[in-house]
Amino acid sequence: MMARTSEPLDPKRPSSRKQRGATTILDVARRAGVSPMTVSRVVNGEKNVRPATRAAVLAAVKALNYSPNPAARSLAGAEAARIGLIYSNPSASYLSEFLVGALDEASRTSVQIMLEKCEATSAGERGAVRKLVASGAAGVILPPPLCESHDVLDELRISGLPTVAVATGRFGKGASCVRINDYAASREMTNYLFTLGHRRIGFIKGHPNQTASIEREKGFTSAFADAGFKLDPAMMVQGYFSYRSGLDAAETLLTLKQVPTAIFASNDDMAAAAVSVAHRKGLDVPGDLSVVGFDDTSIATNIWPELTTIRQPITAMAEVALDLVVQAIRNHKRSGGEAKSVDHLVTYSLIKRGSVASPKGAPKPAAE
Amino acid sequence: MMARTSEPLDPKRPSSRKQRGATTILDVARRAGVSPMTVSRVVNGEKNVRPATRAAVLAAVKALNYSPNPAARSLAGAEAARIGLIYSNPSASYLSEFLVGALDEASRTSVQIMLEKCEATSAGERGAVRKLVASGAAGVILPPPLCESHDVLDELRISGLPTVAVATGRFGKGASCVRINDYAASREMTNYLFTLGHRRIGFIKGHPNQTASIEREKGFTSAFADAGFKLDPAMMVQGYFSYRSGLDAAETLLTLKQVPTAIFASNDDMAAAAVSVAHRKGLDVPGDLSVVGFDDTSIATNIWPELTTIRQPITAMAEVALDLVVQAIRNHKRSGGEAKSVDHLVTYSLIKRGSVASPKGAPKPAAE
DNA sequence: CCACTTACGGGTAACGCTATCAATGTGCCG
DNA sequence: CGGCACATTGATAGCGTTACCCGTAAGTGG
Repeated sequence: MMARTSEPLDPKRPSSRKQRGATTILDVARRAGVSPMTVSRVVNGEKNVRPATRAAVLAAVKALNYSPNPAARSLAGAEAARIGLIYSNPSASYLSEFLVGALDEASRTSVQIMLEKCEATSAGERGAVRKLVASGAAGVILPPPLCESHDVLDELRISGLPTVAVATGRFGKGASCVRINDYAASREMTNYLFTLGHRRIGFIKGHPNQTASIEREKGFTSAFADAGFKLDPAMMVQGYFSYRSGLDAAETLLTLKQVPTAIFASNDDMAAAAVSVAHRKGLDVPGDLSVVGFDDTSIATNIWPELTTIRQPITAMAEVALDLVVQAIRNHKRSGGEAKSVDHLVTYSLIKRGSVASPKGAPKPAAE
Repeated sequence: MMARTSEPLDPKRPSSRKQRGATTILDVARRAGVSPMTVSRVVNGEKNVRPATRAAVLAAVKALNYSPNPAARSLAGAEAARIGLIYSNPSASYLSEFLVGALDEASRTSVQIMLEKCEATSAGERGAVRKLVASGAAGVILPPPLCESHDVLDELRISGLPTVAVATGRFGKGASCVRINDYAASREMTNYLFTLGHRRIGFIKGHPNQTASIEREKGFTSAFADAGFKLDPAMMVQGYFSYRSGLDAAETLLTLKQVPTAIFASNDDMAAAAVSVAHRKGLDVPGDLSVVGFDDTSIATNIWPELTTIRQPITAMAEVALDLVVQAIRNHKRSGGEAKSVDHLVTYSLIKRGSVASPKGAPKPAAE
């Protein structure tokens, strides 16, 4: 082989890379006559720095108009800020709004979101969590219905990742959550139907193992109890949040000897199914039957008549959730200790649309 | 002074800093049997990499679920690409799938996505683009229906940003696009109805100023022409892609003296409306009337019977779109010259579900 | 005045990636 | 068949910051 000088040029010449004009921590350090480390300490508000030194550094910072490079900072280990988002049911409208919120907040706080879809099996759910952990997630947010999954929550607890569940009723369990007050919303809807004169109201329950279902049912029954109206047990039928289950439930309700004047479904899909069944039976909505839903998903406005329903501010909830995880991650890192989970309630709203009217032959609704 | 070993321990042991589980470019490189540099090249879509090598790297990336650390990337000098995503119509299911695709690809290539919702007015659309430009977007992707908007496209041309439109039929205009072949898909669907024995097929057109509408209509009529069947002009009615417009259109079709045996709606919402009208008129679907849609949005499976329809791989299309913008941005930067726009076709599929059957009294469908 | 803790500040090595350039391999021309 | 252009890949050196580990100076008790 011939002579080779694999000497990497003159090591003194630092002029290899491009020059970005930004002032660095090194510039500040030189000007203040200290080491970069000390500057870092001052900038980050750590304590063990003599006031005089601190002042000198601060002066230099100001003079040079220095501001730390966030990329370098996060690279150096300050905060990783990659958070995972697991979803299972591509429940279209919900997921979309949720993503919009999460993304928006993510770009604002410059955290990276990692999406992970998972099958609704135990193995699938646990696998998704592990995959996220392996990818370096520092926290996780869970939209429904995963936020109710034992497998997911359990696996997350094992991994010790800060977790925020959205729209679950189940609070505690080591995860924070962001939700509306399903119970109160359901009561309010029921009372609204009361004020219109409805007394025979059919209720289609949600999936029995989701907490929100239970809350919504409780709100409904307690409204009856508090108003002193009698609630016929035959008016409560089981549903599972799917359109299909809504068809069956509505069929049951509308073939009773004494049919209801209104149907309150635990979500919009089932409410839409109820409208469809009513139409097939020749009933006018809302003339012969009022129908209300819950969630204000897109189907609520994609059918006719449009559904009166409860709106959850999904986008805002996702933003809050993301915010909470980021905070949790920060605490987790500094203190290392157990993060205490929080329960964040956001406000819902009752959206009045065309699927509701006073029952036929009823007295004019009482003024509110 | 006493003995001091300021030797930094065993230099082989890299175990000093914290362990973030994240997989790094080094892991990928090792697994693929190449250098980190090559991985970087592949991930960033540079050209001078042999296809075999590229494939190996891609496989490793997938296997390890690798996603680049944006902090490190931007620190190393490549400024993080920020790309804008403007949407107007929160058409739930579509947007959701679209976002999933875009986000997924975004985390893979570690570009930042900036969401921007806009009103459907000229000012709103132009404002959204300007806002994105002001925020430092380096490129834009447009889901429908914005990809058809003159205002948006015009404003983008002015700003000179690389743009990729998804699911538009309008190609050229300085923007690249990703789409399916609406014309061919529509023909295929029509021919499918032919094979089942349908000859009297009602067609509900889409919004007249969207290119996809026109393509779909052309596919329908040309299938008739090629098969040599006569197409009754009364069978073609105007719709506007909304559920509401579908109700009116279906009403028109089903009150003709000679009703169709099948209805082909230009999208699922209108097809769902047709099913609803049929039910209200006491017609069985698919016994008395077959109904097919287009797009395979969530409503297709949220009604009963579920709709036979054309599925667009929305998620994949979003991924491709993002990829194209990123490449365009890179070219834009390197060459500075005009990026030539590309027309990327992806494959659709005909999804057969329960809303279709042979017409009553028709001969058994010909074997395919 | 000595042993011993504590406050302060510095040196060094990553963090994960890409720019740059050197070192191969490949093909074509004279 | 030398050699030169070009395609492909690897090695090295940072990007700006903080974590970790040690010195040194200053305070403390006996």
